[in-house]
Formats: sequence, structure tokens, C-alpha cells
Amino acid sequence: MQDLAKELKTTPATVSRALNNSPEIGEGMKKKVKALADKYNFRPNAHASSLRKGKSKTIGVVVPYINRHFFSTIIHYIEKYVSQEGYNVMILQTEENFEKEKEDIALLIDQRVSGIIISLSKPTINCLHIKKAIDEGIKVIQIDNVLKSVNTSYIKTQDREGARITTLHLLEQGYKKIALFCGDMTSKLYQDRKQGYCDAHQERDIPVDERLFVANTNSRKEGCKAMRKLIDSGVEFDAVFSSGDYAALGAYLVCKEKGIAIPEKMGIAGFANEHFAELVTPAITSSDQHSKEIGQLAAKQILKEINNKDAELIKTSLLPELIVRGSSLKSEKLKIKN
Amino acid sequence: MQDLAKELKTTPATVSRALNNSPEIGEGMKKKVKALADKYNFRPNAHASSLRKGKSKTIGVVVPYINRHFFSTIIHYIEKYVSQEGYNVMILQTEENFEKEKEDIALLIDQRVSGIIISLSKPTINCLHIKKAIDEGIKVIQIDNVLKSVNTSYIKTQDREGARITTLHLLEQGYKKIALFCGDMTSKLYQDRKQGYCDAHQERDIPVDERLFVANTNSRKEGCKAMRKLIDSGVEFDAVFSSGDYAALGAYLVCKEKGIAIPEKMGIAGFANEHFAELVTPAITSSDQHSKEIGQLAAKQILKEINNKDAELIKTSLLPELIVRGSSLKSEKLKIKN
DNA sequence: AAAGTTTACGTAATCGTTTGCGTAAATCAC
DNA sequence: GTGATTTACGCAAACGATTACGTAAACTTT
Repeated sequence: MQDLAKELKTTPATVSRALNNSPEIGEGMKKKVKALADKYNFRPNAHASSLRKGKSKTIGVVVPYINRHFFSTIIHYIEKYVSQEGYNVMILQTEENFEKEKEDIALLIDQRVSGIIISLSKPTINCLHIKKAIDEGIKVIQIDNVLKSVNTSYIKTQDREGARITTLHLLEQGYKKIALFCGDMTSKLYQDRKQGYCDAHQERDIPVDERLFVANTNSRKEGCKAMRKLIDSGVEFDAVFSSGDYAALGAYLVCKEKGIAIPEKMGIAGFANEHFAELVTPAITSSDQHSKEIGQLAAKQILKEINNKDAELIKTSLLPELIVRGSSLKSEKLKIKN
Repeated sequence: MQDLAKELKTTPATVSRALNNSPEIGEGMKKKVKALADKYNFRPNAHASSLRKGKSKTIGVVVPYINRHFFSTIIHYIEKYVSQEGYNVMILQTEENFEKEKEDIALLIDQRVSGIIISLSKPTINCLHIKKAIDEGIKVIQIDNVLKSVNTSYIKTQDREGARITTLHLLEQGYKKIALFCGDMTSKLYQDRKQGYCDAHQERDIPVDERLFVANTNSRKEGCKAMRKLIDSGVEFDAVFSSGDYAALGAYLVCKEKGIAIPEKMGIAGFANEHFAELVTPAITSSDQHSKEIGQLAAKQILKEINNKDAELIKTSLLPELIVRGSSLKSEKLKIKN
């Protein structure tokens, strides 16, 4: 920048202002500066700029695991959007670990990022770390697993309602005893889904059988384990609603292995609409969480809050879309039989 | 830092050195500095440090799309590894666009990242942008789709050999006319896979029928289209080897739709071992590309090159693992019939 | 014990931009 | 034509850490 200034017999100040399109610089000078910058292929040092401004054009994205279809899709759309505005994204994973989450946030503060988009790890129950970021002037947007105790914009799924709708669907298909697989119950997200499951039962005046409830069941392996255990326990049930597709898949595979007919003898419904859900035979009923919309909304909103001192926060809950597939279509089959 | 220095009646220089564990600082002073830093929860400004050092503790990762299982898994392991060493990762997507790739690299240079791990976009055929990064002292590692015309470490799949093995497998199963689906043929990656396919034919003295070759077929939709077109063309064939699982899935679904028995009338094999390949019925034969190993190796190697001025480059080609599944098991079925 | 070496820390310049303040020249009001 | 603005730019001080160089004090060597 010094060099450009020298060659143009002006000062770095002017060069800087010209490159930043400051209105205090005349058109003629701007053209000259830009032309020379182009000629020498000059690009300003991002760190010097960030240091001086106390802010960098970076958005931090914090998720439990990036190699989950749901999150990688969200990040895809975030990156796609913010990169158009000259921002870049820094990615951190919490692996569902609260301590790591705190450290991740601290790192992003060290980087003076302009904004943070975060899906809280499941065990997180306090948000002092988030508040610290906000105090530093960083805009925060929560997605997916959010805590309302801290006042930020958020975009989440209507977990309770989504679970209610799925459960209702299973009940309407004629399933009587529905097992429920959830994850870490310290998380509001799973509490909500369980609540929705209970709501549906209450509406239909059906008692909830706690023996059919299994927590900490997220992965395919855990889903298998839970399913085997439940079957071996002797408690009767004729359907499984899993808070995640992977655990649903586990249950599904155990049925196939044991020759339990899906959907006739056992109904299965998942959540998240993972890729494989529609591909297996019969396909698995699941709820789409609109990852694309979440990513786009989060990106749009965070830039708005960064650029507009007092942009209004948004508190959005998207209704997941129940996609009914073969794994829970008992009544249709019955009709055909008659 | 100034404040800490003042309180300890010393200078920022000493504080900086103490925090960085410089051997020039006595143990007593180090303890005092660190204690006070802890007390005030002081964390150094990353940008000031990067500016002064001309380098930031950031690794840039450039891939076509992050929401592909293969890439998100690689990135997962990269982030996991480098974050332990105090590095963080910045992610850029090229969307298979050369211009965007150039801009991405320029952005990472602006950020003075310490290293770049990149999977070149398919259309990329020259590496001036990569060389520019190297000239800036940035360590570069290529993964997956690499160009050997630039001298960097790389970790890739043995595309030719992998394709050869898959093709040989299909031939051994008794398939006579194997269609080949590939992607953008300007990319060395697909050229290699096609070559492997040809190798296998040559070994078995079987002529290659160019009418059975379809390029630019990556997605599920394109796979469907290609399959329909091929069937309608009237050219006879009894198997499909697709360079990607999604296109293989397209072919697979068209068979199901048209009632073409898999694997009896049509053998199918993909590449990449996507999640769904093992889940559909029959499961799809595919080759695992060891994404976990690629991520770990890339991360380990880039840190080595960053920390060791003259660490040796690695040029690694991992042999993909052919996972034979039902979609290509014709002979087994025949045996059962006899 | 004098000279040399090491240890532990201070001094001050530097990384490359940005920006509050100052000011000459140009423009405007009347 | 004089004073008041406005325009367009220069000056210089930041931003916060790092590091080459300098130097007292402590320690070695012979």
C-alpha cells in the first residue's frame, strides 16, 4: 500500500480510502488507485485490516459434527451465501462436548469474527460463553439445538409439533404401542420431541408407557442395541418413533434381521430425512428439517445483524415436513388385503 | 498485554515471550505472567499476532462441495486433528468452478493461512493459482482430484487401479457388456478411471464399446437420464460401472422402475461407497475411498510441512477397497439356482 | 580476579491498514 | 468580492503482538 502511494505521489491513507470506496475520495483518484492496484495485483492484508478495525470478515460456524448431512447442508448454504458478501467461514466442531464448545467460542472471539452461527452441543445448559461473545460485539445466531435463555436470533425446527404430528400419524395408521427413541435428554430438543410424543398420546387418550422410552439412542448401533433390548424385554410394542434417522435405521435393520415385517408388524418413523431414508425398501417415514432454509436464513440474518446495528432479531421455528413412506403405511396395506 | 506488563512492572515483550514459552524467560516470571493472564482471562489478539508474524494459525480447506459425504468426512478429520494443535480451518467451496477456485485461493492468501488442503475442481487444468500460494510460503496439499504438474504433497485414490479392479470383478461375475458412466472428462480423475476400465478389458481381450461410455454423469438425476438413454438406444449391455455412487443409484432406480432384475439381468457397481450403497436392497457394490485416512493424513502432513521447513513431501495413492455387494453378485445367484 | 559467557529481561521498531483531525483549494452564498 | 462551506486529500497516531538488538547481572573459565 505504501508502494502504491509512493508511485502515485500520495499517501497510504488515500489509497486505503480509495480502495474502500470512501466518498471522501475523488473519482479520478479512485480510478488511478484501482488501476494501479490491479496492475500490481495488490490485495490488502486481511490481518492488518482486522487488527485496526477490531473485526474480521469471518463468520464462525460451530456444530457438533460437520459430517452429518443435516449440518453439512446447512454449512454449504451458509458458505455459499456469505462468501458472496466477502465473508469467509471458519468451522469448529464440538463433538457434543460442552468444554470443547466453550473453547471453540473463545477461539472465535480471539479471531474477532463478525458473527457466530452455532448449534449448541446437547449437554450445554448455560450460555455464559455465548454471552461473552455477544459482549464482544459478535452477532450470534443459534440454529437447530437452541437455548432461549440467551437473547439471540434463532432458527430451529418445531420439535414438539413435529414429534406430535409423527406420533399422530403412527396412531392413525393403527399402531397401538409406540416406542420412543431419543438422544441426550439434558437437551431441550429431545425434551421437546418427547413432549410432542406425549401430546399426541394425550389427545388420543392413550397412556404413555415409560417402558417404551429409550434415551441416549442416536447412532445406528445404539438404535440396534435399543431395539434388541426392547424386544428381549418382552414389553409389547408395534412401532418405533426415533428422534433420529440413524437410530431408526438401527431398529429397522434389527426387524429385517429378525424377520419382523415392516410395516405390518412394526411401524418405523425417524426424524431428519437422511438420504438413505427414501432409498431403503420399504422406505422410512421421516421428517424433513429444511436444512437448506435454515442455512440460508441464518446466513442472511447474520449479515443483516452485522450490517445493521439495530436489525430486529428473528426467532423462527420451522415446521418440519412429515414425509410418509412405506415403513409406517400399515393401513394402506390392510386396505389392499381386504 | 500492556496492562499485564504494567501490573507486573515489566514490558509487553516479556509478557509475550512468557506466554509463548520462550526459553529466554525465567520460570518464575513465566509463572507470574501466566497466572495473571489466567486471572484476567487474557487471550492474545490473533490478528495482531498474524500481522506481525505474517502468518496465521489457519488451514484453508477448498473442496467442490462440503455437503458430500466424502468431503465432509475428510474435513471432519482435518478439523479434529489440526484443532488439537491450535489451528483452525477455513472452508471454501468451488462448486466445480475454476474461477471460484482461483478466488478462493486468493482469499486464503489474503488471510496468510499457513496451509491449504485442496481438492481441485474438475475443470481445473492449470495451477498458476496454486503456485502463487506456494510462492507466498503457504504449504499446499492436494487431495482426491490432484494435478501432478505442481509439486506438492498429495493424497489420492488409485483411480485407475480401483476402476480396473471393479471392472475385472464385473467381468468375472459373467457380465459381458459393461457400460461406463463418468463425470467431467477434462479431469484426470475420470480419465484414470476410464483407463482402468479399459485396462481390465484389454487384460481379458474384450473390446471396449465406446457406445457404452457416458460422460458428465455425476448426479442421481444424470444417472437416471443416462440409463434411460442407453436402454432406449438399443445397444445391448448387462452391467453399469459408474464413477460415482449417485449416478449408479440413478441407473439402479431405473432398473427397478423398468423391472430389470439386479443383479441377474443387470449388474451395478459404483464408486465412493456412499452411505446408501449398503442400505438399498440389493446393496450396491462400491469402492471405499478411505475418506477418514485421507483427512487424517492430509492434516498430519500439512502440520509437518508447516513446522518442518524441509519436511519431505508425500505422494500417496490409496488403493480403494472394493466392497462387493448384491448388485453385482450374479455368479453366486447362478450357483444357488443350479 | 580478570575476561568471557550465559541468563533474563528491556527498548524500540515493525507488521499493513484505518481513521480522527487538520488544511489547502475549490465551491458556494449573498 | 468576502466569508462560509464543502471537497479532497495529507498527517500521524493508533490497533496489539513480536523480535532483533542491547545490556545489566550472574555465572564460568583459567
